[in-house]
Amino acid sequence: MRILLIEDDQQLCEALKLQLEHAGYQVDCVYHGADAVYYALQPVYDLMILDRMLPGLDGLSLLRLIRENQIQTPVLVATAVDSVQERIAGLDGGADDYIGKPYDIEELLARVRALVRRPAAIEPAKCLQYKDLEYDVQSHELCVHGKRQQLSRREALLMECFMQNPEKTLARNLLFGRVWGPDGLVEDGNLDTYIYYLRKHLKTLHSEAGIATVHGLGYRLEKAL
Amino acid sequence: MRILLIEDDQQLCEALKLQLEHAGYQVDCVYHGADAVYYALQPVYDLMILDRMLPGLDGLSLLRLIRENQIQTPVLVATAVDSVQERIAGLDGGADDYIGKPYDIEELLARVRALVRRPAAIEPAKCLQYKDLEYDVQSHELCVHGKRQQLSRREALLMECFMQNPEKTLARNLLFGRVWGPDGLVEDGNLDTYIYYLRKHLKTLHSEAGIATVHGLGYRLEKAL
DNA sequence: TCCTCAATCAGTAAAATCCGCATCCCCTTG
DNA sequence: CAAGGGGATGCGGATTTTACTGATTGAGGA
Repeated sequence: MRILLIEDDQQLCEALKLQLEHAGYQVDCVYHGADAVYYALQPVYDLMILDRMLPGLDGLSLLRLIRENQIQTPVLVATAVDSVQERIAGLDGGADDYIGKPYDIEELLARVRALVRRPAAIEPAKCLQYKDLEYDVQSHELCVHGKRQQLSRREALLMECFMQNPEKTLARNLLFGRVWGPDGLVEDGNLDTYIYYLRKHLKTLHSEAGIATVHGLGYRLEKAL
Repeated sequence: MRILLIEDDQQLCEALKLQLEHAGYQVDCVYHGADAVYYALQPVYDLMILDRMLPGLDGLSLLRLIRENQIQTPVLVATAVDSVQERIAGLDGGADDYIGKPYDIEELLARVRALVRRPAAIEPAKCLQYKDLEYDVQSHELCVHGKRQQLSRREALLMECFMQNPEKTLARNLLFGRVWGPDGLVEDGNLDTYIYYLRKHLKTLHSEAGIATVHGLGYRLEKAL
């Protein structure tokens, strides 16, 4: 369990860190708004404890930023700014809990436990589909009727192009640019090789889908003959 | 959104119900411990608001009962019994939030919003499981068919990632971030070493589970060959 | 028919990973 | 405060996987 502690009072922060570490958590401390932004956007934490008053950046702005960047980590706002209005603003701003200073350390720990015991979903698997073919963008995995095939990096980049544009003719240049970058310095013929690899995989998996050649232009993902 | 309101003060309960309904929730009220048990065990609610003081049944006992019956609905305890000790007992008893009376109705609504906007909390997951493998997050202990293996700190952090996301491919840098922190200044290759350690442990324990390599991406916990 | 583009595939270069070892660091113990 | 031990780290050779090249064969279009 890894917790990010965002608190400008360095002394308090260290003390709190000790307490949390004693309770068995990994704790990272940051003291400034600028650092906070960087760390908070790392998708590695199970919980963030956020001070409302940060030099350089308002806590709520940071919270909003975090949520806008699809970081779903639970956030506990712990702060001296503690009117009912502020609590409401904090909770509606995306906080999962709000506790006013001064607080009892044991209560804080209890609230941390309550927040942390939910499942930590790391990321939803994005999956593209065409016919009987499924392709998981995250894990580079191709799947037909439960049979699976792991793709290498290049194969995966190429397959992603096709799955995002099924039944569309994709020019060789376009594909090449997407897989090897705009200034790829490898032989153009390499693309053929990877088309070949993908076709082999599709055949092995007995997929309905296949890659058709459009002579002089490029390729297209479509229903195989 | 359906909310169960458990509150012995009938007048307060009705008032609260009105407020919640005005905010767009479906609300069911119960006034007695006996009714509360029946309703709380229906797995149809998105949130329960629970008074600590119930005639016939203590709120915390009810909470325990709810959790023992695998009801994972978020619970907000709202009560006049409001010392730090009580809060801690409530939160550790399975509550997701705890607010003392008298409270501001707007704050209550804000806390309700915060609770319902995320997936339900679960029983404190003392033990994660996958196949024949059990992992105790607290004690860093791995267990297969009664055979035990104590993990070191780094091993434990790594194993926790896998057990929380079994059969998901986890990227190298994700794992690295969770084990060594976002700015870990150690050699990246260390991750290999710890994967190696975990594999050795899994083999020693003769577990069905194994860690597969996803070349160029990362690793995945899955059934061993 | 001739010419161009594509398909296939083997062989090699490069990269990522595995895995053991030596060292360092820190905590505990005597 | 020195010794011992476990864990953490860095290194590097062996191994596996992927990436790339180029030669050969096949298919289309003018």
